[in-house]
Amino acid sequence: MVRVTITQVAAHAGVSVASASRALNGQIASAETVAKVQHAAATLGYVADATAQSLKRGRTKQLAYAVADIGNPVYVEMMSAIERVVSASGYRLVLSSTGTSSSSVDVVRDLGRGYVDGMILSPLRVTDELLTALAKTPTPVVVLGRLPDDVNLDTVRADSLTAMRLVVGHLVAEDRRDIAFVNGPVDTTPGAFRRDGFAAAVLAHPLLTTRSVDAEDFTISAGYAAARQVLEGDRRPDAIVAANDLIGIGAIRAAEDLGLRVPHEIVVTGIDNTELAGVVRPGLTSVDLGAEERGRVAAELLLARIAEPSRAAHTVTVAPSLVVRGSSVHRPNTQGHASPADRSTEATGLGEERAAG
Amino acid sequence: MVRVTITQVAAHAGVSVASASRALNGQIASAETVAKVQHAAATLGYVADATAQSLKRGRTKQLAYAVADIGNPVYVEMMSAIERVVSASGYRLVLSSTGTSSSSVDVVRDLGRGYVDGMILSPLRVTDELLTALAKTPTPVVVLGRLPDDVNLDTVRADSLTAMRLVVGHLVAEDRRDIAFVNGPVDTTPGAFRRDGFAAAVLAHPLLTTRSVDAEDFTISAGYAAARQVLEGDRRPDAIVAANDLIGIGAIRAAEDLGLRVPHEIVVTGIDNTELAGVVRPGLTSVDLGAEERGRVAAELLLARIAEPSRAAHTVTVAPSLVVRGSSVHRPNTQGHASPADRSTEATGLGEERAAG
DNA sequence: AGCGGAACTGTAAACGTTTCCAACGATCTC
DNA sequence: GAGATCGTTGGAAACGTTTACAGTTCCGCT
Repeated sequence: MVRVTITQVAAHAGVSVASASRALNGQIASAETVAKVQHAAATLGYVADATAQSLKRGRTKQLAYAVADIGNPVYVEMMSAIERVVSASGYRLVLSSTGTSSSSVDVVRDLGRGYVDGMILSPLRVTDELLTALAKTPTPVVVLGRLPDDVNLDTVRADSLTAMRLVVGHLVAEDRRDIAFVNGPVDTTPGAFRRDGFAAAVLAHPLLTTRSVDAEDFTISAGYAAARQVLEGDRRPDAIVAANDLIGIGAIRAAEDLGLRVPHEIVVTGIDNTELAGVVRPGLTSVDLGAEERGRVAAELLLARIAEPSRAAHTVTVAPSLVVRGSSVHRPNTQGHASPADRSTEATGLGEERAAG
Repeated sequence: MVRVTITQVAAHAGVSVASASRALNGQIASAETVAKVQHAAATLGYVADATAQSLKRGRTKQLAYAVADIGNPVYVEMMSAIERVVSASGYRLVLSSTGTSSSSVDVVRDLGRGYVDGMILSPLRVTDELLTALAKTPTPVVVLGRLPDDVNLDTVRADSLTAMRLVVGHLVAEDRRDIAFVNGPVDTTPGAFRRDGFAAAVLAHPLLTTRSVDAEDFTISAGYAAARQVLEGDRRPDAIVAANDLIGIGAIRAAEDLGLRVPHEIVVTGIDNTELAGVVRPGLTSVDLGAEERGRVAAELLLARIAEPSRAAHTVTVAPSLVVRGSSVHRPNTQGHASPADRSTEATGLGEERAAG
């Protein structure tokens, strides 16, 4: 079972390799040739070598998805959406973890090696170095996340400001007046924009008291530590807004461990609306930033750019939506809208309500 | 910023392409040549084309991970472990979802195209067709999961029997006598082996009453439906053993919705010890099948086989361990061992105790 | 009958790299 | 000083494919 080449197929069919190639690729060829070649290919078990095709054709039919932290379910969700689009278009997806050894700059540099036709990059930090590397590479790149305004690249981003407005508005409607924002590291892109979004959202509500604390990173344990610190302080807030679901879950745990009932004594919200938010008890109210849609759109943008490299750069912003669950609703039957229980999902029996962004 | 080839580097350095190639690859070359070539490469910004190298060298430095359902966190965990090993060895990882369009047979056939040097396959169903395809392919494949005994392939598997013994033993120690097993589809590999494992484990405890029901698939919603059916039956069990964590979580939800307190009226256990198990309340007692280790070992086996294709096939079985959480422990302070709370993890404040397999 | 063109085919040149092989000068050995 | 040896080099052939180009055949048309 060694490699069978097109030369052998051609010989077996009694035609030239050129004709064999044309016959196999649906190029112009007589019906007789096609038949002979296809028969030869079938009997010999011929499959075209992908590497040789890539070299000759100048494209690999591979796309890369580069992400720092595949441990976060939200990136898995994106990856899943990307994979669907990509493989439906006949591309393969290669996974480039930027977390392990190489930084995302290295990953972009690696693009020069030409093993992929394009890349979807989800950088945790956007440095100048990364931007110059991105400007230099001839390979199409779509960035997931916010970029400086003067950068001319295809981008898909979430709307942190609206997300925060949804959360803060919801908490105010729930009669919360003292909100603690537990952010992730503020030197990351999501950290920075969620901070700004929160600050802006709060401005609309002059009576609010707020404060911020940054967790070490976007994980449950870091969220637990940061939230605990907030909750043990002298003036306890009546709401915690977490910068993502993992931190939010950490916050719920912290509250529990301090004997505080959620949502009675303190309400908690998350961001990302990961599967975890629906699985935790009480369910974590969360803003869905449209991870699935962002992944899908990013993949579509990339494919479109590959098809037409000179097209103008697009920036797509995906609208967030608020998913209300038990962690933020103290008085379930006194709200303006229907009780969450009315729309319980059949699967989990979990009450949740979605508000458009 | 067009592609700069080794020919240009050679010209710029005033040497032949052969010498340039040797200088760049650390082959035998004079110090002077190396200096000239490296300088030329640096000034021109040369990066070797991966495709051409692959074609010439006969290996792509890419490995594939093929999995049906990337939605299940346990496969993500494996993928993460695989990615670490693979990228540390200078390989790229390409993700082949067998769920979307192609079956795992197609994926194996695709190997013939030679775009990867090897593959880690995690098939949900092992058919004869798949086995013959595996036997035919010259590309190294490591299978995650159980195979028939006469198949001579590198394999990494979990120990379902021991896993089930751990669970059943634990439940018996908790004075449970009527156990319902909520399995996934029994025509899948995990489904079949967990069924057999459960049956065998139960034999050791003659006084047990047991029954089985198969969920539609290994998801929360399917688990919810199947568990609900069991719990609404005329004779209610005092324990539910779920075939994985997702089904287990579904079972907890079902119990909740029926007003049954977990673990007081019914205890529930899962399998896989995914992150979800630790995040849910009450924490889901689960058997850790060593997903991380299985992924890592599979990657190592694959690399070893690539390095030495003629080596004997290895089968590695990873030992499971029981992680006890709140969902199965009704009387936390009357157990033989320490109270779970004694070993609470700092992050979640969640009590859990691990027993070796 | 001659001619233009359509339809098809084969030869050979690419794609960018690695590597075999022969050739070279310099050094060493007897 | 002749030959062997060593270290280094460049030409050219690969790897397996696609494709430009030129050639062939055949057909219909005038």
